[in-house]
Amino acid sequence: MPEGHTLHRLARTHHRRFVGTAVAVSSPQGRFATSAEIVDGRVLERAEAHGKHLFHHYGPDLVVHVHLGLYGAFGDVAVPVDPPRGQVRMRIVGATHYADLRGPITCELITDHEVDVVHARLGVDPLRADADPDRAWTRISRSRAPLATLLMDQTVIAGVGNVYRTEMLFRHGLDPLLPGRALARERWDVLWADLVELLRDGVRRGSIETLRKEHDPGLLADAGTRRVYAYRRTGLPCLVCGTPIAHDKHLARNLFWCPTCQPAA
DNA sequence: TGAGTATGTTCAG
DNA sequence: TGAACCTACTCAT
Repeated sequence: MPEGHTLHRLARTHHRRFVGTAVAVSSPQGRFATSAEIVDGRVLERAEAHGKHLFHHYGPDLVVHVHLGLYGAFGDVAVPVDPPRGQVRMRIVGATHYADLRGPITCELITDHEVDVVHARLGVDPLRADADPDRAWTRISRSRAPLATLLMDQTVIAGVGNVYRTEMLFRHGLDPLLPGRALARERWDVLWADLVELLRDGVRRGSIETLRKEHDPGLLADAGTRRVYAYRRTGLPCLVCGTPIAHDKHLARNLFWCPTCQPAA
């Protein structure tokens, strides 16, 4: 379930598992084989995430750049290693654990400059210490585009995907089609603070759970395993007001909202 | 066995 | 705007 929290959690895990020791890197599937040979046996110096991008720094101009796309995933298993199952693009083996990477949209060896280019293209990441919310506000407050578009625009805010977008808009009672420039500054400040908190919580849990405490108890019976308000709950009663959750396509992505809790202005 | 689905991104038309 | 792509899993036939 790769949104920003997933990548930051991976960076943290990989730091713990692999940083500071020599790792064995391979590509059982073959598509990353040439690059894997170059970093194989080197010491991983740093693991870092920006939005949905993950970087493994092995030294000057030796950075593995990973983007999971829609269904990429990393494993985290204790040694000894098993034979690879399925399509394993990259395998990293450390002293105690190994990680298999499957189905990424990107897995490539790049230079420090190319890393800079990726960083420069991305917007502020609420999970990074250097995040400056004013940069995102500048874009949003000047834009005619709807909030549904802006929140998922990786050049505005890096790391928010469809689940966080859906749930943020719900939690703040915002119409997904409200233009960015119609959002009051005070509401943005609250939204940003909540986003930081929600993403941090996602990193801790390893999953996205967005229900406020007061809505949690009834959830067990009602919302199934997914602890969210609107995402993929089309037609089910809103956990707050009972109105059926609405669904539409917005820029080729699924959009879910409660017409009562998130009324059009 | 095959269809359908997915939290993402890029490219062609 | 739609298709393509990377993969695994669920459900129907």
